[in-house]
Amino acid sequence: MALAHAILASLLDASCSGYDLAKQFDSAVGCFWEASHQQIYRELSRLETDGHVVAEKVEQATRPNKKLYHITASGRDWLKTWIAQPASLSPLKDDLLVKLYAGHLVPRPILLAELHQHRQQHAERLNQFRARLEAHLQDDDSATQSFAYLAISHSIRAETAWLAWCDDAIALLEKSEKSRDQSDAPDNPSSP
Amino acid sequence: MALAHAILASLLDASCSGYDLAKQFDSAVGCFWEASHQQIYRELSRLETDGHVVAEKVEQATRPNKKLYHITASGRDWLKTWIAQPASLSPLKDDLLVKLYAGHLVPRPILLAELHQHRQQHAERLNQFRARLEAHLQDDDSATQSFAYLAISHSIRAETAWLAWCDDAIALLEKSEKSRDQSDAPDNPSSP
DNA sequence: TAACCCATGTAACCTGTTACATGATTAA
DNA sequence: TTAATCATGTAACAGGTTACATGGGTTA
Repeated sequence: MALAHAILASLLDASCSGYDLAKQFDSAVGCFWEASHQQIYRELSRLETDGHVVAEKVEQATRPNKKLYHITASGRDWLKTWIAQPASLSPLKDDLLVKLYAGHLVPRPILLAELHQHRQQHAERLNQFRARLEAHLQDDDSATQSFAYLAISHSIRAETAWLAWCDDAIALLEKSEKSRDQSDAPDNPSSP
Repeated sequence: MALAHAILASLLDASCSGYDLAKQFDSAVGCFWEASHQQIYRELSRLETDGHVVAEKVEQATRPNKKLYHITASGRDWLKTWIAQPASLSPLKDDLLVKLYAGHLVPRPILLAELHQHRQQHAERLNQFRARLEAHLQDDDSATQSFAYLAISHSIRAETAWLAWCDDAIALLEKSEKSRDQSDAPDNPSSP
């Protein structure tokens, strides 16, 4: 049920509307959790019925009205309890690696294009994460600062590692493609 | 629908029973995809009705009978089509980082215990992954070798990065705990 | 005037988890 | 004799995705 907890963690920093939360979990939590707006609205109404958040209606003149959600004492307690419970590792799931693993089935240029595209996406994510870290270090609350720093720094390291790996993978596939072009008996068009 | 594709990718190497697949997606695919046995049995029966795999009944004297699943030509084609379609990054989801981010809510020893425990789990996973890489490099099929190498090597890098990060995080939290013990006005028991 | 941003939701569907169910063989 | 391993499944539920729906204000 970590979506609920990620929402609560996000509301610790500042009260938000569902819309705010949906936009990449504004602020830092977006570095380690994602969810669609549908999921967030559903979860917020559950959290409200459970008393972990309260909604404040905000009427706006020029914009649609919105609901500002605030975390309650009960929400804090529930979050604390969850944090204190030991958990196992987050499940491994990565499409790109599955594709690459079976990559010998398809022509090399397709894989290379996919790797380039992923490299690009990781680079963008890395920039976002760096900006989020900056923003959080501006925060004058030294109690939360180093915790945020630790969490976001992992995300940054992970993206950096992705970029480096993409570069290596691209280099390897391009190299083997060239050497194949120069050879004279390529009877398997997708072998490295 | 990547579970189906991960199963097919796994069946490229060797035909398996549902039970075999469930045990960490025997062989390499387990480095980047996980699923419970219930999910796998459900998915295998769908793949069978779609004609992407065929089941061969194997009667065993001393063990329960089993079904060996083989990938079909249609399954291969379907896998190829999927690989060739551009995809976006796998979604970010990590409980531990959410916990750490809101870590100022709980006493430091709880976080430290959780970090130590995660470090241990990552170390175990790293060992498994290294063994899987070894096993795949023994494989004499040079066509699949470097693709497997690339995919698994990312998993190994990621686990290595986790270990290094855990060490840093533990060091930082332990250091700040010590300095707090020596100070004389710790009115916030969970601030670093 | 078309596209995008703000802002909230519903409904159907697919994916993943938890609990339940069975039953023989083998190693401690 | 207890627990683990092999081997397959069903059912109920929670989590996540896709599509649909609305409507005013702002920017190009």
